[in-house]
Amino acid sequence: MAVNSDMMRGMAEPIILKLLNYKKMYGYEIIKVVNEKTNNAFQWKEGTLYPCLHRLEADGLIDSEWEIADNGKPRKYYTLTKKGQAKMAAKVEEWSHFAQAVNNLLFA
Amino acid sequence: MAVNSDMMRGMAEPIILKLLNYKKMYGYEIIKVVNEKTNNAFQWKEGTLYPCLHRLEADGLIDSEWEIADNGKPRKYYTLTKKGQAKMAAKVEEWSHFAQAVNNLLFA
DNA sequence: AATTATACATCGGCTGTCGATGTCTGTCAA
DNA sequence: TTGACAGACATCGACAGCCGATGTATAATT
Repeated sequence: MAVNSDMMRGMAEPIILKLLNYKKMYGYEIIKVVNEKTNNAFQWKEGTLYPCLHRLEADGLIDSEWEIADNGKPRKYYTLTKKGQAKMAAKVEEWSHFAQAVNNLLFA
Repeated sequence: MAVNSDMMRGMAEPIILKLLNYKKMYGYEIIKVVNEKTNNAFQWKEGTLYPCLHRLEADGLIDSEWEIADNGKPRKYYTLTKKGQAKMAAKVEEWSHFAQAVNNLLFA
């Protein structure tokens, strides 16, 4: 049931921003949550996620801070910035328009 | 209201196949129809469409034939093959799964 | 002692889209 | 009649995000 990766293009950003809007999360956790919530329709890998997180941070859309978890592992937690919130809203809106357009074409 | 081109990735194929499922069309016509039907949320250009049509034909998903239109201009009309019909159905199904997954994440 | 899971990271290759550019023909206004 | 525009085809290089492979380190499990 894995979805063609071409369709994924550009979706990592809005999805990450949306998840971080609820609570702070660390990278490895985001991967697990996304794959789980989509029933593995999405199969995110580190090579996809980490570069994206770094881009978002460089753009000032998210902030990061290191924490030591109960299991002793260091985790880099990400939080949404004000700028990131605005971007998230815009991206979700953009998805709505996009999906609407595609549905019009595919189910006319 | 143009949608970010990243999201477009991989959507040209299913959309073209779907349109050709209704009737044969020529390239320039497809561009106009798609842009019109999406209210310019999609803004397809020749550089996007023609290579895609050539890929689809090379893969045996569509056939082509030249015709001279009333206005004297030669047009290359495309039709869906049997193989293309199956691919179209699969792609539409894939879009449904994909959109479902994204909606689960963005509107949870 | 070896394997697995957690958790971070980078990098090259792939591939679809975009913008620019090109060609040819018919139409229509100046 | 000349020029501009629209219709209609096409190609090509640049760009950028995703994937797979690879790497490091530690804790827990077998």
